[in-house]
Amino acid sequence: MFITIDEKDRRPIYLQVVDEIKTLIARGELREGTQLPPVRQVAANLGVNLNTIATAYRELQEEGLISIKHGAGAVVTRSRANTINSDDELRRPLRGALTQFVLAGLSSKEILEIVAEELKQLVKGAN
Amino acid sequence: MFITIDEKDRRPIYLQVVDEIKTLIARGELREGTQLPPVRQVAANLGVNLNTIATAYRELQEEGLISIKHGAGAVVTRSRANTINSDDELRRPLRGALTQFVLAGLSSKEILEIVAEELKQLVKGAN
Amino acid sequence: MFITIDEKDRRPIYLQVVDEIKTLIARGELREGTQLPPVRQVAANLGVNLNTIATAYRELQEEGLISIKHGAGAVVTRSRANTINSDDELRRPLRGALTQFVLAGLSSKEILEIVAEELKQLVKGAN
Amino acid sequence: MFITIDEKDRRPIYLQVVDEIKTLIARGELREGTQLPPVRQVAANLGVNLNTIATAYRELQEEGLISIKHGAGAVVTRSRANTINSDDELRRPLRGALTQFVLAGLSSKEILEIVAEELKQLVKGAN
DNA sequence: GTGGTCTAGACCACG
DNA sequence: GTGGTCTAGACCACC
Repeated sequence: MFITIDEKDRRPIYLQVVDEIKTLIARGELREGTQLPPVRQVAANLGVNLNTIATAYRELQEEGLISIKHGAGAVVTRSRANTINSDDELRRPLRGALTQFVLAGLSSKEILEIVAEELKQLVKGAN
Repeated sequence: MFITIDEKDRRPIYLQVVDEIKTLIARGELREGTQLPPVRQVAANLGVNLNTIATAYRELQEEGLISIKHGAGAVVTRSRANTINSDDELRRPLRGALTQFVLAGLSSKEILEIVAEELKQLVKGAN
Repeated sequence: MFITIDEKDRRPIYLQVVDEIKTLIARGELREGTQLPPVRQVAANLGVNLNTIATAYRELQEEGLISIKHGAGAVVTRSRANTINSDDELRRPLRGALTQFVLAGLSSKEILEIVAEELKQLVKGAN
Repeated sequence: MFITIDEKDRRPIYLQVVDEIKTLIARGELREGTQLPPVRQVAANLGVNLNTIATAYRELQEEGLISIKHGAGAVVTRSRANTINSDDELRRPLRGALTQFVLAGLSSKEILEIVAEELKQLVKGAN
C-alpha cells in the first residue's frame, strides 16, 4: 500500500494520510475486509510520529470507513458508501475546486475534460 | 457584495472568506478594478474579528487577485488567468472532492452531471 | 448459556463478556455452583481469541464471582452479595448512565420509569 | 468550574473530564452559551498535559455538546439535547450499572431509591 | 505484537 | 492568548 506525504502541502499530515487512504478505498485498491498496515509500520515508512498515523486511523474510523480493533489492527469496512453527508457537504469542496480552475482561466469545456480524466483515474480498476 | 460564513464549516473563517471572494471573482460579479469593501465593514457585517478579514485580504493579495493600498482600500486586479497555481495544486482539491462523491456511491456519469451543473452555475453571467 | 458481543460497542470484548456473565448471575440464570463453559468453547462460539475469554474469567475471579480451578474449569461461587465494591465505585457508572438520559432531554419521571422497567427485566426469574 | 480527576479510576483521564463536563451540563451548571475555560488553564489546574484536555474538548465537540472555535475558545452549545443516541445505546450502560447493584445484593426497592436520589442530585437546580 | 493513552515541550494557525 | 498539530518516547490494555 503506497502512501506519500507532501512537505509542501499545507494540510496537516494526518489529514493527508486520511485523504490518501480514502482515495485508495474509492479506487477499490483497498477493499472491504482488507487489513490496514499497523500504525507503527506506516509511521516508520513515512518517517512521522506514531500518533500522527493513529490520529488518521481514528478519523477514518469515525467516518465509518475502517474498523479499529484494539490489539487486532484496523480493517476496511466499506468500499463504497451510502451513509454519508448531506448533499451540500459534498458539493461545497467541489465548488471550491472548480472555482480555482475558472480563476485560472480555463473554459468550462477544458475543466470538464480534466474532471473526466481525474474521475477515470479514480475509478480505474474499481468494481 | 454578499459574503456568508458557515458555523458548521470546519475550515477557518478567513479561508471561507477567501473562497467566497474567489468565487465572486470567478463568476464575474467582482470585476477588475472593483473596489472591495473596507476590512472593518466586512468584519462588522459578519460579526467576526477585524484581523480575520485582514488575513483573508492579505491571502488574496498574495495570490495576486487583489491589490491592497495603504489607506486606499483593496481593488480587484484580475478577473481570470492565474499565475502561481501549479497543475497539481489545482488538481489535488478536485481529486479530494471527486473522491467523496465516489465514496458516496455515485457513478461517474452522475458525478459528471453534478460537476456540469455546478460549473454552469459558476460561470453564469461571467464574461 | 447465551453470550453475544457487539461489534459496535466500543468497550473491549473481554469487558463485554464480563458484563454479560455478571448479568446472567444477577438475573439468577447462573446460580452458585453452576459450571461455566470452558474458555476454549466460549472463544470458539464467539469467534474471538482464547486469551480474551481467559481475561474475562480472570476478571470475574478477581471480583469473587467465580472460582477457576486449574484443569477443572470455572464455577459460579456467588449469586448475590458483593464484597469489594465501594459505594462510590457502584454509583459512578450509574451517575454516568443517568447523565446521558438527562442530556437526552428526558424528565426525571420518564427516566425513573425506564429504570424500573430495566430493573424488572433484570431480576425477572431471579431467586 | 470544578473538575476533579480520580487517580484510582481506571478510565482514561480525558474520559473522566468528558464525563465531568457532561454532568455539569446535565445539571445545568454549564448553560448554553457559557464559555469553557481555556485548555491550558484546565490542564494546569488538574496537573495534566494540555493534550489530554484538548482530547476531552474534541470529544465533547464531536458529541455536539460544545463548539470549539480556533483561537476563540470553546462554548457550550447545548444544555439539554435531543439529537442523541439510539435508545439501546442509552440503555446498555444503565443496565450494566443496575446489574452491579443487583449483584451487590440490594433489593429493587433499595436500588430505585438510590437512583431517585442520584437523579435528584443530578437535576438539582436545573431548569 | 497490536492499538490506546499520556507526557513535555515545540511550533504554527487563528481571532 | 486561543486552539491545532506534531514529536519522541514511555507505559498500559488488548488479542
